[in-house]
Amino acid sequence: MHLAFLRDYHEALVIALARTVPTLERGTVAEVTGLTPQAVSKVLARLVDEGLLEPAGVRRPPRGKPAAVYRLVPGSRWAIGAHVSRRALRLVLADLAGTVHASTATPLPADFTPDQLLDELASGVTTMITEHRLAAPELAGVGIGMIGPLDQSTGTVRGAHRLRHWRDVPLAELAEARLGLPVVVDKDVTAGVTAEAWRRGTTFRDAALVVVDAGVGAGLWLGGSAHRGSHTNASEFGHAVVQLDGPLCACGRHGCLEAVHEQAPDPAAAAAVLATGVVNLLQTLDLGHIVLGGADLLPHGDLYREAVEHAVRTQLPGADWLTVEVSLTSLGPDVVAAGAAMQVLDARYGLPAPTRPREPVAASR
Amino acid sequence: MHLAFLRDYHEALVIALARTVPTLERGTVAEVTGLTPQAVSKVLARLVDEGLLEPAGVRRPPRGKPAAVYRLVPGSRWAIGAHVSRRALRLVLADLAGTVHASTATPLPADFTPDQLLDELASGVTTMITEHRLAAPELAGVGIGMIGPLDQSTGTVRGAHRLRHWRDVPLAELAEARLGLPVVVDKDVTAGVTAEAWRRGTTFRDAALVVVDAGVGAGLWLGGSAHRGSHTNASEFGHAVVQLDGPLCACGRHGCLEAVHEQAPDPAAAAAVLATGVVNLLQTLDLGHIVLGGADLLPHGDLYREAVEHAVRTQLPGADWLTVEVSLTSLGPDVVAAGAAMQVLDARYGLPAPTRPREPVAASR
DNA sequence: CGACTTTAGCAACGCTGTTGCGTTAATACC
DNA sequence: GGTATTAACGCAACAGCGTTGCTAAAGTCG
Repeated sequence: MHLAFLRDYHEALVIALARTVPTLERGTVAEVTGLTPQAVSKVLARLVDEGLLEPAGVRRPPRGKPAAVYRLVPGSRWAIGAHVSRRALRLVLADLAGTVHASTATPLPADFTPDQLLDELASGVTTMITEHRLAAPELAGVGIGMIGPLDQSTGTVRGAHRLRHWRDVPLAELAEARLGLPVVVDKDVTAGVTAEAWRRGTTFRDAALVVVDAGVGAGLWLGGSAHRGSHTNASEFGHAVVQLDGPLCACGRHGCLEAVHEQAPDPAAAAAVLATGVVNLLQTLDLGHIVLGGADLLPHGDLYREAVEHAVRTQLPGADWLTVEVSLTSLGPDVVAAGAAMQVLDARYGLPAPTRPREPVAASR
Repeated sequence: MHLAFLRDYHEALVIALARTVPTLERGTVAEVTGLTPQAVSKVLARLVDEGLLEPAGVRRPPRGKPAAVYRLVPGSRWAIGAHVSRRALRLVLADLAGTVHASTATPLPADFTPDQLLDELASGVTTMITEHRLAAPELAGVGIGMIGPLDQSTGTVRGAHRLRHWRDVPLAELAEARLGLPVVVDKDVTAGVTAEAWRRGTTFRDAALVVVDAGVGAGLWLGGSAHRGSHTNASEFGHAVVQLDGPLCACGRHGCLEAVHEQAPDPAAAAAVLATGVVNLLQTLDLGHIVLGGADLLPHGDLYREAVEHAVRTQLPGADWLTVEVSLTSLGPDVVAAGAAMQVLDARYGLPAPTRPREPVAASR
């Protein structure tokens, strides 16, 4: 970890702040980051130089010299996000502020192959690039939110559920070669929760995006970053058992949340089941935010939201201090694709993680 | 975040490494940390100066100049850990390597008050200090693993379960005043998982310590640090519902893991219930390690371990790559107290977290 | 117009890790 | 036994980060 880490870290800190507040100035940034105003001046100058920030006039205090005001230039950087579901490919164009500027959806062939996906992806991305006149430096890359299981660190799909042609496919590598752009791959729901986090800022520290879309999953955002687990296999929340002697699930267990939810007689009952699952999640993880989404949930969005809110009020014991904010995703069907795009931006302009020690080397003798 | 952050971070990195390998030398540290050998020399010199490391001879390579070898001085720093349960106070003395050097247990009065606990704590700590001749600089402080709910950041107990005299007690503050030492307070199971993490090193990235002790809880270690949630209320894993129409639990819900576990006809059935709960946790969080502990589990330790291992093999779908290591805690009944001690050491000698932005200030106008 | 307040910015500085290069202590070769 | 080779060490100069000290600028207030 060099000195450059400090520089990048502080730049990322300012960018993160600029995403969540309309305008910035030296004094407030210094207060929030703990840096001295002088250091903030240098950081702001560097960011203006890179085109990420721009001056936005001055604020005139009751007395004293006017303060220089800055704001983010959302259009200075872009990323394209893709959501690969079993039925369709959805593409969005997102800017540095996390705003979605374009969104397309194209159907995919049943049981599509990697090549079929790459063809569709390449044509969609090319169209988007030409339509919006994106050039290399502003376009940070392409993110893909994909059906798991997969290995996020290498971008390899281990074997997407119910897709036969996807055993150990190095998707990130293939897409990079095809598109000539940096590509990151992640599980759909994990990408989705990144979109929520990127847009909401630092108050969104521990949260889940609960998705119902031909299955139930929960993308997790814990301690201020995406939680993927030891094998990028976290978020299989739908396969937690809520009824020990319940109906057989496709996964082989009995009474998985997903199976019980699916067999509920009506949407209200289904919502109640899901709500209980959400309270389980809260008991285990103590989240501050629950965001709901997914193609099979949003049509009954308010019903689900109210069921979860009700369960949180009645099933979570005691505690006025145990506040949980329940909401529907503001990005609708674009969450996953938008989140994939924001993961690209996050990798480049988000808070860098300090180097952690690698596998300890065996003791020398 | 100053330059001092880098210094502390790299020192902590080396200490963390020194905990997990018997000996260190410049070259290997450089490789693991990514620093240049020259920088490592400076770090090692500082640590030797502080007494945390000591030279341990030389390694003679096949050819060339012998390499200087260093090792941790475990006895250079100490911390005392306390485990407050409903029945007893357990104290341990732990060194920098995470080794427990002394352990005592004293019963606590039924429904004890804060004052009663502080009396017992003060006398126990004083005894331990005099018996082991600990002085201020080596003794880093006292950690307390406590029944929740509580607020870890301020060390305030919000209202310990089934203890009537514990509403909004600033335990850390009171204990600091009483003992004249730094005090950190955390939930029992979260402290416990810290002990496991501190002893196992960096391969222990995503894990849970599942505890059965008059209730079921799971201390979580996610992404290399303790997961406490938005209100220090994570780990209430025992109150996740596994049987929607199950027996009424003390918490008011039906079919909580804890209630179903408790009503199991025999230990084997109880272990099977817990095992299913553990698989739920794995599905949701994708952990690499499950550690089992607690006064009501360890008497049937192997039974529980085998039940969990069996459930992991049979209920977790597919996947040779989805490896989970299941084990019993090597610290036995001392886990929580030892973990509390290690949280003190971790606060002082563990990896510091970079400053995160505070609550964004409202936009200036 | 001068005192005061608030913000901005130049310049020197301290401390971090890095780079360059010479030194040291061992083995291998002739 | 002398010389080359190897591997590790360490001094000294350096680059770049944020900090400190101080001066300047641009307003309001009396």
